[in-house]
Amino acid sequence: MDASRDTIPSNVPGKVLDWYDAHARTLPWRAAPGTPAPDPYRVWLSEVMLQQTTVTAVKDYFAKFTSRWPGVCDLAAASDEDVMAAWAGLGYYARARNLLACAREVAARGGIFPDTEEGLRALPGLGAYTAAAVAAIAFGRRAVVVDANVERVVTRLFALDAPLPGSRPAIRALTDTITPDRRAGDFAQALMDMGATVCTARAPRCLLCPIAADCRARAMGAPERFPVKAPKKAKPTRKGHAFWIERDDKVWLVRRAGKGMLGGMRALPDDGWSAREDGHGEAPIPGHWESAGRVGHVFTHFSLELGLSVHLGACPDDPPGEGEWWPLDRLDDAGLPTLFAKAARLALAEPA
DNA sequence: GAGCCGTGGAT
DNA sequence: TATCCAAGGCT
Repeated sequence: MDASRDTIPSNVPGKVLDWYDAHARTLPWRAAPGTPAPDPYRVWLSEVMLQQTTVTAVKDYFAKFTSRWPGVCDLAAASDEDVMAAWAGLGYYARARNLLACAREVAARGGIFPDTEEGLRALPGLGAYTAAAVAAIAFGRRAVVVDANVERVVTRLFALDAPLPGSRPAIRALTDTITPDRRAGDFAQALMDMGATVCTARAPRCLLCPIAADCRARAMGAPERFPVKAPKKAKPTRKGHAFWIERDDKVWLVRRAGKGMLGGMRALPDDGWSAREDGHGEAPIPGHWESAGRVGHVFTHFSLELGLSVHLGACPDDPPGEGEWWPLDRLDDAGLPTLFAKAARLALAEPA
């Protein structure tokens, strides 16, 4: 048997791992190639934060969380309010709710994460991707890790032209064929680094790619054509109002319902706008209202034009419903999601 | 399967 | 400026 036959012409996993050993990015939650795996808590926390979120955006939040809650039991003991406020601005707030639920489940197990993909997959907030990533990166398991970077690298490598999202099972099967038995965690991180820095969505840097010679999309001369995606729907525009009620250097804040848009987050009272309908425009209390202008914000599946109305001074009774008077000099600690942080800046006449 | 769920950076 | 896009999960 000619042993070299297996390494010629491809040996894709070997080339990818060699590239990783030389070019891996240094990241706060990552062990250097060849060094012991980092704390599963840190791997899990980073993976949840990184869901649909860029490395740049995550770094400060990761530092803040690990400094304030060094271990999973510390996080599990935190209040919902503190965790949601700490997550404010990072987006996809269901992740924060699931993060805390997961931490409490793990704490109830003695602070030990399950060390198998299947066990991890059963925890809140861990889907197919995150369970595979944590199993591979933190526990050295062989797992097939597929995120958007891997989808791009693999569809190009094999010139798979079936459109996403229907092609996901095929992409997973192809990724399985190139995933090594050893160092599956490094391999996954290597493909993600390659996707982020070399095999980019637009203008890929094929000259820097360790598997360019194996890439069928490059051979076709059109790597940027992959992955093929189904056309997306147009975003509707919604209109609504938010209300700034100020008294004695405090502002009236409410907490949004636990599920749905910005669920569980502090907010300004609004007029009932939602992802599906415009607001009715009526203020929560009678009185003199003045317009502070409007802010725009683009969410995943709609755009919002939010008019902001301000009510100052006399307000003998609390507005109806649950809420709290929040000191203006501590507004930064309220944990307002970005839309309402913009509105607050407008109300306080601070330039955005 | 398809809709819902944030945000900011890159082009 | 408009569009695309990102280390997805849940229902």
